[in-house]
Amino acid sequence: MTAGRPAQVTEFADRVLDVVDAIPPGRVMSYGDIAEYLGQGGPRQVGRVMALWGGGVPWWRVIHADGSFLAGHEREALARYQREGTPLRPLGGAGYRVDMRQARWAPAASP
DNA sequence: GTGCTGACACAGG
DNA sequence: ACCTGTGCCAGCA
Repeated sequence: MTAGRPAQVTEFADRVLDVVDAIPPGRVMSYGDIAEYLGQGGPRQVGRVMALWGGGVPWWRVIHADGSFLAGHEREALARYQREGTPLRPLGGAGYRVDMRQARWAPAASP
C-alpha cells in the first residue's frame, strides 16, 4: 500500500497520484492525458485530485494540454523544468511553455 | 433532486 | 497569442 497518502483518497485519486508520481524528470502529462490513460473520469476530475492532494506528488509535471504551466506557480514550475531539463519552448519574447511534442509522456509508453 | 463550482479541453473570434 | 463560450464529470450546499 502506498504510504503517505490519506486513506480517504478514492481509488481513482490514488490511481491519479500513482501515475503522476511515476512521471520521470524532464517529462510531463496533461490532465486530459492522465484521465484518458486511466480510462475514467475526465480532466477536471484529475485537476480536482491534484488540487486536493497534489502536494504529495510532482505537481509541476502535470500541466495543461497546450503546455502552459499551473497558474499561480509558474515561477516555481519554470525553475523545476530548467533544473530537470524539461523541453521548453520560448514564447514570442516573454514566457515559456513546455514543448508537449517532446515532453509528453505516458507510463506504458517507454521510448 | 437541483444548481454551482472547479489545478481542464476544444473550437471560434 | 489571448479571450469567450460550450462540453464533461465529480463533489458540495
